[in-house]
Amino acid sequence: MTPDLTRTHDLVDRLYRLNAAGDWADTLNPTQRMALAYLARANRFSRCPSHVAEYMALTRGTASQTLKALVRKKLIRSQRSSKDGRSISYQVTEQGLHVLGRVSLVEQVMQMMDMEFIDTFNAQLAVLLRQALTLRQNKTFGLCRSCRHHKKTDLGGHCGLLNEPLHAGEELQICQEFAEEAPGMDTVGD
Amino acid sequence: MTPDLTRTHDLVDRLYRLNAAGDWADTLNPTQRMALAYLARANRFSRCPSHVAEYMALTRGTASQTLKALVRKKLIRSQRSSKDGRSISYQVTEQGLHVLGRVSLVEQVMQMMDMEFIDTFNAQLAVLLRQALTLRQNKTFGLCRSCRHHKKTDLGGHCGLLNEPLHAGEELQICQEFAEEAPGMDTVGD
DNA sequence: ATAAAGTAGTGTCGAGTACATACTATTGCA
DNA sequence: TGCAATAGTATGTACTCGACACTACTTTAT
Repeated sequence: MTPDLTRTHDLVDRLYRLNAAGDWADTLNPTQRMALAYLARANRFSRCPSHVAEYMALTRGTASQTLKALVRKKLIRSQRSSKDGRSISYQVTEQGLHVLGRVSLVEQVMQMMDMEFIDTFNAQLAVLLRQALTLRQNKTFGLCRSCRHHKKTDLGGHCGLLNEPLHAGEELQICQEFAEEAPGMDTVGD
Repeated sequence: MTPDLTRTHDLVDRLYRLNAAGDWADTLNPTQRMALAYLARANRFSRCPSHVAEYMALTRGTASQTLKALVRKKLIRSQRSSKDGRSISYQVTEQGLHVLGRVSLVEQVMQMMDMEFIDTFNAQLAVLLRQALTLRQNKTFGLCRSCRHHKKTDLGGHCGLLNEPLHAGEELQICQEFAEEAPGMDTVGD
């Protein structure tokens, strides 16, 4: 393996771990914090344990346990689906939103960078993540707005796949069903 | 928090986790694999539990346990220091080197990129990591060769800090005592 | 020199967590 | 109706954390 590629791997690992080491505040762990953050940004079709598992590359069992831990801590609430008797959806509570207010180390560091750096770096990360997701045959997730099934209407929009109207603001949330507008775009949902 | 900065955090998390999810092969876990990889690249002054803990942003207890697990799996060997009765150093075994041969997901993805992308991306990651390490007041680690204390001699080199001669090849290993040549450089050890 | 105080390196322990696996319940389709 | 696929969960093993304990070295004060 070329040293440069190993170096990328090493740098990503170190940056993640350094960032995650600061996550143990507030009686949360890095996994729980990320799951909470995901739920806060996901639309109502994308807040089930299996979606969290897919997004975070966890097993469904771990996702299930993680969400139960968040419920115990009163940071999210569960709600059974009326349409599918197997399905459970979660929503973030006020307390949960409050915990998410904390500024992470990565965010602190990015604040020091100029706009151009941020843009190009995010774009590069997105390219790599997209390739990795494709290799592993994972779903990409992405914003409703830039999805193939999104149709703009007078009131917020409409999802052509689920055939559901969208409420105001929902087009800016993450959807688990996200599909690219045109094949071959190099973004990850945004 | 600006969405762009949160997005960076999210992308780093997802890339790490996707990569780490593939690490559970070979009866190793992501932490153990990274510790093993570190030991394989660290010089003989930098292979103690506390150094692993610092490099990986783990607690010392976890580093201790992780190394013991690697010893049980016969991927590393321990050796007490003759100079310091408290200190223990580890070295990677043949089996350990063999396990490290596996190509990670990140490495696979980076292989698809051109040289320029790899260089600039690594450089950007290094800038961010360096800032993060500074903020957390962690050591930066880095290659002996580009260290302030490194002195080139006829045979391999010499470390001015530890006042020890260096064997051939050691100047390309990671040192826990690494200090930048001139303050303000934007690399992380190389 | 010797003792006392402080620091550093490592290890141990209990609680909570991540994995793999196996299981139940529900759904959708032939 | 029957049967495979899907959603979620329980369990056992191994692991990570924080807190604490222990030993070895270093510094400072007798």
